[in-house]
Amino acid sequence: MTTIKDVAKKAGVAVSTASLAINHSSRVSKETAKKVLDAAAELHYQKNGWARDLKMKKTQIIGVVLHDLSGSFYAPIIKGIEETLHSYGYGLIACSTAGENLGTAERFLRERRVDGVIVFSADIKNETLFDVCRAHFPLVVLDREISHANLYSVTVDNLQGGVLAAEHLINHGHTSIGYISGPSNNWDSQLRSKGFTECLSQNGLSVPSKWHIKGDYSQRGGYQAARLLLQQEQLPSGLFVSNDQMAIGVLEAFAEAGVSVPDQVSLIGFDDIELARYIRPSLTTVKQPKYEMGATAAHQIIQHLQGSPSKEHTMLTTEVIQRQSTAKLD
Amino acid sequence: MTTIKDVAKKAGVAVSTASLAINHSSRVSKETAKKVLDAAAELHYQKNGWARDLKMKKTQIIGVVLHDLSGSFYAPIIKGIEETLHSYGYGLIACSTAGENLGTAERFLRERRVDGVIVFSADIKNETLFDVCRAHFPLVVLDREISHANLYSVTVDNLQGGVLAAEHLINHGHTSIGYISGPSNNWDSQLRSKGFTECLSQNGLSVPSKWHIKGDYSQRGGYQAARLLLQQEQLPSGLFVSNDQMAIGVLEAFAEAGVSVPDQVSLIGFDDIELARYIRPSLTTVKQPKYEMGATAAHQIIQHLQGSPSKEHTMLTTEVIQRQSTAKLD
DNA sequence: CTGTTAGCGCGTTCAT
DNA sequence: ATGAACGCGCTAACAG
Repeated sequence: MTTIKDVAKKAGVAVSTASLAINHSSRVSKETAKKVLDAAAELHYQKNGWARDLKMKKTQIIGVVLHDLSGSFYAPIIKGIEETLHSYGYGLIACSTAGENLGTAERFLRERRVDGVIVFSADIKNETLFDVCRAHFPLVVLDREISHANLYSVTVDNLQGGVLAAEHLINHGHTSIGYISGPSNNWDSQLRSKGFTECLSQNGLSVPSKWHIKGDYSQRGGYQAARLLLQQEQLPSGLFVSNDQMAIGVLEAFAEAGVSVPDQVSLIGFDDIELARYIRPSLTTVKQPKYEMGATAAHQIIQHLQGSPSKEHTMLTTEVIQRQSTAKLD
Repeated sequence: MTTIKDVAKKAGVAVSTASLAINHSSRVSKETAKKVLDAAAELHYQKNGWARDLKMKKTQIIGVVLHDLSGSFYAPIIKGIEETLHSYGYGLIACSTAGENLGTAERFLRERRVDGVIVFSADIKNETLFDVCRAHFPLVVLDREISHANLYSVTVDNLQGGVLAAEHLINHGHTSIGYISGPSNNWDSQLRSKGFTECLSQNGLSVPSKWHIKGDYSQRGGYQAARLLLQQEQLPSGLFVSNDQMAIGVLEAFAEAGVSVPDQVSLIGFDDIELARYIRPSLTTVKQPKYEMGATAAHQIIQHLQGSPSKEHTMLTTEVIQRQSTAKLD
């Protein structure tokens, strides 16, 4: 390991001078600077980030903790975070919590390797968050309602999303309505349910229990839920599936069973993942503003870092993206 | 910022004792350990990773530099890397080079914030790689042929992949063959072309220039290339599109023009991205072993770190995944 | 079992 | 314009 000491020696100057030269300070003469830079190049000198960070107490890097680095759902969120951070001169590094592997993520949160962290993973418990958040170390949590000092949160109005799904089916003339819900211990899922069923009942409608199946947010779960639905004597004409991943499984099961979407049943999903556009029939869905979520989170981190106050909680709205999988009932 | 010093003072012990206690050394008595841990909890003490790394000269973390953190193409690769690293007790952090934003990536490479780096991004130039690779800092480059001390590479046999694509079309009875190639300055793309055209000519076939369109590996580029193809009087019966992203664009353009796949033209792509299974018609394609690429890269890094030698270059093979977009010509 | 001391590599006073 | 000395927070050698 060649250090700045070696460079200084080779250039025949003091360490401090070498440091100044390498960091392009104007306080050093052109000639000495050149000498130092040449020596550095010759010795293949590379700064030691650890030492630098320790001294400077900042990195200009924000950490992002995701459940799954490779999930397509996260893509637009990351993009939103990245572009925003970049515009402020910050970089981003990401790690995942998949596979019970909390090690790296917790080290991010606890050991202050970055200037702040954005968390989007249910694997990190609230207590952990409370435990690690400190002054001068901003934390933004996505998709979770939580309140604490130095802790910001960005959520999506899942309740309103559920309402939109119900309204969409109602406006398309559907009165026999089915529902494949998400995991009941899931916060998002509960709110989507609440919005959906309440809006239905305000319109004098409800989901009969034979048409209400519980799913697990996975594609496979959606497939299985649809199989259950298909065993009923009759199918609803409108169906809300509480996330797109499951909706894709439902579409598969329906295709296998020869049930035509949207002719026999109109299907509306939730999330608007990338696949929703490409699957056939393409999927009508309640869109989460993913890019915006990322951008908002990044803004909050930066504002905190720059000492300007910012709202502790931000809630974003959803909208329906009409595609092929829903149609008017005549 | 509360440091280990504060904890030691509060617990009434020396800093070193506090350190031992916090790191669960057996060399410290139960009582003192409890005193220290209690003090730490009370003061909300969190280790400072920067200082620790500086001292330990290692992090047990591997960095991954990707062109695009949110590209679905990378998903299985990351998974392969992650699972392998995890099995060795290493963690992973990732950053991207998208948007001309090399800052973070270069800092990873230069400033030794991690124990080793896996690079999968054409944005990082060879010279940079040569410049930053040093002893005890293993670098693995994916999808690039490169040779240097402390530098490992993992590639996919694109040449063979091109051959497979040609063979597939030939075996399905196609003799009028079109080709939408990738960017000509791209190394992968060149090899795919070479394998494809050479195999064709060995079978007495070739791609007439009217049916050879150059694309740019983007979906939009594929769409445009297909429009160009559609302007010809006649369409080939078999078409090789040199990546799936473009193939999806081609499928769109064909669907718009009422050209049926595979009845009128058989289409084979390259990569086997996730979407290939879901799009309709589903896409026959030459699969890159992405998970394996990631796993191999991770193994090489770890082996180097553990002092065991390993092959400097590994080349993986491709295979054809038959789906709906190609059919036998009768 | 515990305290003292040293130093990791860097950036930054404060002198000269 | 340049150099000597210091300290960031931590771990590890060596004493006691």
